Amino acid sequence: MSSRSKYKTKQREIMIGYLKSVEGVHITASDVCNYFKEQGAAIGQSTVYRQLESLVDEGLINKYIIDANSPACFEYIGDDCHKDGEVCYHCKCEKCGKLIHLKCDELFRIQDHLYEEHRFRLDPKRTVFYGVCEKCI
Amino acid sequence: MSSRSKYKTKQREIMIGYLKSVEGVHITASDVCNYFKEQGAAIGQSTVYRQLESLVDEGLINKYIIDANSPACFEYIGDDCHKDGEVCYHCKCEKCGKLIHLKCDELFRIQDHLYEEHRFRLDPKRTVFYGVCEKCI
DNA sequence: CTAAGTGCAAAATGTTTGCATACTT
DNA sequence: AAGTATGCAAACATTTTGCACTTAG
Repeated sequence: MSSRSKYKTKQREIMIGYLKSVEGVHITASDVCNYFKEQGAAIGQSTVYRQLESLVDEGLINKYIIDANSPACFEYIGDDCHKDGEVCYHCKCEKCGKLIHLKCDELFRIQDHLYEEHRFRLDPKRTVFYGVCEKCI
Repeated sequence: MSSRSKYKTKQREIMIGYLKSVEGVHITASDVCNYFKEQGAAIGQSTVYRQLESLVDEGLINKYIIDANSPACFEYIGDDCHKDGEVCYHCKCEKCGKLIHLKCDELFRIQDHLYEEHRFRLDPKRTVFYGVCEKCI
């Protein structure tokens, strides 16, 4: 259910390069598969899914579940986000799709709260706040 | 894609009764099916899905999409209670997959905070906190 | 050499759909 | 009678898994 890559493989590098190159755009697993095909590079879809999961775990990309029956979307987060191990929270606008990065003490507090009161260790990398942004309200 | 029931059928009434009787609990489509089976009343799962969709449309129940491959959850809202999205929050364990439902003031506060400080209107229906639960830590 | 990643095909999952039948109004 | 809901089974789409093979360290 949770994994991180340890080896640097060709497939992984291509995927990261691709995701970076379309920063800000939402990519599905099959988009990635198609990209590989266009490149002439064959790749198993299981590899795509497994790498995407790792990348989410590593905090390099975010995963968005839009609807039960649409494929999940992935989006490159950027390196600045996790400089010196700093975490940041992400808010996703349901209307315009904008991704907002927040480094906010108040939000860090909920991490403590969830642990203190509910014994739940929050994973900020995986967690996305959905809602409506300033412009779209 | 969007529908409302026009007829009052036996199945519909049973479903509403059931959902009401477990107010506050999260129910999946298959929970509903099982309930019908226990009652000795057979029911097609398509009916369950169709009625659930209608009920969501009518605003009688809420639908929560937790994860791409977990079943959607439904919850009776009630005719009265509607303190602006004061629904409940969801924590999902990345290891065992357990879903935890929280109605917690501290968490409601982040909703205010996000709005006051960041002009972001959080949608608790869509937002899921990912992390590790008590047992799996 | 060992641990990890890959690719294929098959399975699993949750949900939707086509269609004949039955029920509501 | 007309319009709507039901139930079944089959179809769907996405994601996961088992296993033999390959590759990175």
